[in-house]
Amino acid sequence: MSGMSIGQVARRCGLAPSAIRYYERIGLLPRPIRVSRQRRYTAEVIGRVRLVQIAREAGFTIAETRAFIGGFSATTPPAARWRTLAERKLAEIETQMERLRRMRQLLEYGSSCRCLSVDDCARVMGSSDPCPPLRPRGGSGGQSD
Amino acid sequence: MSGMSIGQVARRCGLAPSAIRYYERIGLLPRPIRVSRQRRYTAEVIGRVRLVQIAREAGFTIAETRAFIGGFSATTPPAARWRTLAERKLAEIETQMERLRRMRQLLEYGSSCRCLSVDDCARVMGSSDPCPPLRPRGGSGGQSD
DNA sequence: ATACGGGTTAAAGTGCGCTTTAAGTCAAGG
DNA sequence: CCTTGACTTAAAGCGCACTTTAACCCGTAT
Repeated sequence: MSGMSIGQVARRCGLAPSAIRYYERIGLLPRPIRVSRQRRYTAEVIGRVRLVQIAREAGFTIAETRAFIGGFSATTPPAARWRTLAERKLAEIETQMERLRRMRQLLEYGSSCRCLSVDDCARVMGSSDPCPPLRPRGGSGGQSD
Repeated sequence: MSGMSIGQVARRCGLAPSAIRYYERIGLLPRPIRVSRQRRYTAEVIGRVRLVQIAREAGFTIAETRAFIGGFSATTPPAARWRTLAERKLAEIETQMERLRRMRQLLEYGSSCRCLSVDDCARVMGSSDPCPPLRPRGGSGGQSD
C-alpha cells in the first residue's frame, strides 16, 4: 500500500478520475509519484482536492482557483498577490449576492404578484421598490400590449 | 419611424445584435415584425430584454429564463408551473448564497490567516469554525510539501 | 452608379470545464 | 497463457451562451 490510486482519490472526493487528471494537467494538483506508470497519492491530496472543490463551488474559475491555490501553496506566505485577488473576488461576490437577492425578491414576489405580465414585473423590479403592494387593478383595462 | 432596428435595441440594452437574434431564435424574445426583411421593434422589447438580463445575471440558464418568462408571458397569470420553478430556484439561490458566504469567509480570513499552507486553511474551512483565531505559530517551521 | 452602413441567413467557431474515446500498459488470478 | 480490470495517454467531443464568418440584400448619400 504505497498510497491511493487515482480511482480511490476520485471516489473519496466524489469526482471522476478524469477530473483528477484534468486538474493535474492544468496545474491545480501536483503531479504525484508513480508506481509503474500509475499515479500514487498520499492522503494530503484529499485536502487539496477539497480546497479546489470549495473554490469551484463558490464560483471561482479554474484560473482563479489556480491563482488562489498557487498563491499561497505550501509554505508561501499570504502574499499581496493573493490579497489583491481576494479583494477583487470579494467585490464580485458582493455583486453576485446582490443579484441573487434581487432575483430572490423577484421570485418570492412572483408568487404573490398581480402584474398582468412578466414585463410589468420587470419594470417594477427595475424601479427601486418591489411591485407596489397590491396595486388596484381591475380585470379588464390593460392596453399596453 | 416604424420602430427600432436591431442595432438600436442592442445598443440600448448593452448587447450585441447577435445576442438579440440568438434570444429570438431560442424563444426568449418574440419575432418582431419586419420592414423589408429587417426586424422592427417597439419600445416594449426593451423591458423584455431587461427581464432576460436580470434573470441571466442572477444565474438563470437560458432554459430557466425561458420557463420563467414564458411562464407568465403577456397576459398569462402566475401559474403553478412558475411557482414550482421559483421554489426550486429559490433553494438553489440559498445554496449558492451560502457558498458565496463561505468563500467570502475564506477570502476575508485569508488576508489575516496564519496557516502555513492553503491546505491547512481548507482543513480549517472544512471544520465548522474559521481558522482558530490566530493560532500561535512561529515564523519558520514549515515542511509539509 | 456605386459605395456604404446598416441589415439578413445558416453554419461554424469560442471558451470553459470537464468527459469520452481509442489504443495501449500492467499486476494479479484462474 | 490469457483474461480481467484498473490504470495510462492524446485527442476529440459536449453543453452552454453566445460570437464570428461568409455571402448576401437594401435604402440612402455622393
